[in-house]
Amino acid sequence: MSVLEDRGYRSTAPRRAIICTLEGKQAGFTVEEIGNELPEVGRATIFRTIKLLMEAGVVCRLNLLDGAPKYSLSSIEHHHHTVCVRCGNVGEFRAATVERLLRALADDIPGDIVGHRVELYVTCNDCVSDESG
Amino acid sequence: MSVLEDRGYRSTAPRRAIICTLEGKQAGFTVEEIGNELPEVGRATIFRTIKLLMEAGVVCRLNLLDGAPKYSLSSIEHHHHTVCVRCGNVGEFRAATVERLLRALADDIPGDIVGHRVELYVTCNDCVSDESG
DNA sequence: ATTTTATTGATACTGAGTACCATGACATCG
DNA sequence: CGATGTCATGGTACTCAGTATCAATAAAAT
Repeated sequence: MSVLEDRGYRSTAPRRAIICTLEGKQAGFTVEEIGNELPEVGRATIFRTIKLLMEAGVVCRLNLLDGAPKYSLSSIEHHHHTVCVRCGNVGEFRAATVERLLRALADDIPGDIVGHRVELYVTCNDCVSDESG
Repeated sequence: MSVLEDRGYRSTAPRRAIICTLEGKQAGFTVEEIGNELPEVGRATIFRTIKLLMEAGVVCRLNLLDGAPKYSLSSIEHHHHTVCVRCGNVGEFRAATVERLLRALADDIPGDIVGHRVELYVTCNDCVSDESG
């Protein structure tokens, strides 16, 4: 909640409401969802605030295979996502192995690696059970 | 060019034109680009054909950090992308290490991994020279 | 050649996100 | 505490990617 002050942004009612709503959310929420829960806040403001939070590194967008953009809180500092291809549920994971791998890869890639994104498409445990049950 | 027959789609003039144009393209083209080169083909048809080719595994979409969706020919069977954060140029690479890593990761991830996507954000050699030159 | 069926393209639409701009809220300085 | 400059709001109109619709048309099958 201190993101605003930390970055010199004004602490306004709409922004506080959005951040508060976000804090109670699972990874993989949509902007529409936030809008529904905060009808008193304008659509533009929600987008603006999400963008602001992305720049602050608090929220990240994930691009799914088939459109429908979702967002996730970056509670874990640097992380990657799993997306269930059946139910669309989004999870987070962190693996030092990934980072090590990328360092190893650097030699084979022309240019300087400045960032990366790893997304895993999975069938989550719930959906696996549904299938076999 | 045999994608169409292979999958039971009709071989039509617009589709052939699109595929032909695609074949002369670097990774990272946009739909708009194709449209400009083929003004006689309707916008909807270009999107439809690109979609069809994605389903056939011939084309893949890449989601850049900041919007502007691009596409790339899957000349290499399974591969990943590098995107230059300066000039936007897109490259492809393939690394067995990535695949091995993911197999190793499978134990730590709940559910079944059915696919993955790895994107590297780089400063490409051209842009590195510009910077230091 | 004729009929069936897939495809086209024009247009209208959706959904995510942004630009614009007058109104209103925040912080600051007195 | 009140005036003031600046930043934020939200409504609306817009852009941009992609899709739905549908009458007209081209490909394939007969």
